[in-house]
Amino acid sequence: MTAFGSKALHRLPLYLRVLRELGRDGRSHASGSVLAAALGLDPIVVRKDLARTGVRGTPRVGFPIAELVDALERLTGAASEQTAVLAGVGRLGSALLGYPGFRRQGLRIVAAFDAAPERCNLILAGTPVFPANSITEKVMRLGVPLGILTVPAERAQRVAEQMVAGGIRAIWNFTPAQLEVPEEVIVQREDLAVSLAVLLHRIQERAD
Amino acid sequence: MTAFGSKALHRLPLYLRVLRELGRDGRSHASGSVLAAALGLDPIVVRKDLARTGVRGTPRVGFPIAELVDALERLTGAASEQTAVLAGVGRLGSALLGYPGFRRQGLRIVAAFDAAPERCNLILAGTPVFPANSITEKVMRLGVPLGILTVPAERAQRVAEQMVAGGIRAIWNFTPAQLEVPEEVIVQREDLAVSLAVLLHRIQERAD
DNA sequence: TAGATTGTTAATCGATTAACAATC
DNA sequence: TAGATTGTTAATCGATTAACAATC
Repeated sequence: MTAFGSKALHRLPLYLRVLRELGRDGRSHASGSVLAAALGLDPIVVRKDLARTGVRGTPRVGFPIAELVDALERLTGAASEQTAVLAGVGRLGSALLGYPGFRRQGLRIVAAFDAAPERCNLILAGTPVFPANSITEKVMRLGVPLGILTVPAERAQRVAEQMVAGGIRAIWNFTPAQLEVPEEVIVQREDLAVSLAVLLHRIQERAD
Repeated sequence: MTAFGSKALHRLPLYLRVLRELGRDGRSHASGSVLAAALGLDPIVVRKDLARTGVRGTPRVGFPIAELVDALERLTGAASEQTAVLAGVGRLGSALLGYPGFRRQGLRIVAAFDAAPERCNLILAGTPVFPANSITEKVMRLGVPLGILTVPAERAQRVAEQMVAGGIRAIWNFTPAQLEVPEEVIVQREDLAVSLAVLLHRIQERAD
């Protein structure tokens, strides 16, 4: 039950997805090599990751799927329901509101916000949209730990501050803005320009 | 001019953004520590990364911004125009079509595709939408190297195969599907469920 | 028993961090 | 000259890979 490194942590949700599938097929156990093959990973890596979940496998049989799924759901946060708010109901924001994967991951977006009056008081994908100036109050009253930021870059810092003022504990930042928040607030960037740069670099490299 | 590791590669676009800003402010040189402070990074890391671009700095002065920008644009692929097609014009797909950051990164989405007839023959954010069955032919004729995949998960594999048949060299996969493609095709996942899992894990960890 | 798979220990590799010399 | 910043070399750390023993 050691801490997982960043790379290992990224693999856990992948194991979870494959294991759930295998479980639905009625299988009770899965070996590390089966998982590795399904995900195109090195079997040794998989075994090491699985070992660190604390679940014990049995030789010749593999790991108990149900136990692994439990452990992985705990480790990836999918076990406990979590709530979030989303600020900025533009194209990306509404795409995220309608994304079914969040629910499966145990996330419920309980409120959205937008600066444009014509977007407020709507209900998008089941989530009510409120005016931007009510962020702090709503975050505080609902005790929401996570804020999703899909506003224009130039508004990002101000909206982040409103969330922080409401007591938010983590911000998922989809804007290119560099946020300045108190140290105890977790910020995770999801910067498509960065991902694209990495991808273009890989294409270039391959071309040589 | 050594190869960059995965983590270093993710930092390059961040340097590029800050350096462009400093350049717009009229400054000609920037020190590693200024960059580090702006991005909340360790100065040693920044200096090491910058050194590997091949650009030489001068003590007491810093690095020449223009040269660094050039080098970083080359390394991140922002220097050369690149084209792409996008399959699946749902919420996420149209959000990506309208994302201005891609242009800045040198990417032009020249065609989009969708299975729904009512979405075809539209022009979204300047990009024409064609029927899904024309993917292979269009990719081949336009010689497009990059395919962006924003279709439903259950269609992902088939659409990927259509792109591969057209000679695509890289696929940016926004679906949770595990794609099986020839080895020479680069696949980059952009899986929000994975990112969310990582974030929830970090929140849990911090709570202890 | 034989064979496959787990679990563990050691070796390798790469990245990060630290220390210090070089230089404008 | 003095001081700040780059550049380089060494030390540390962590993750990956390999080898092998344990076990069902």
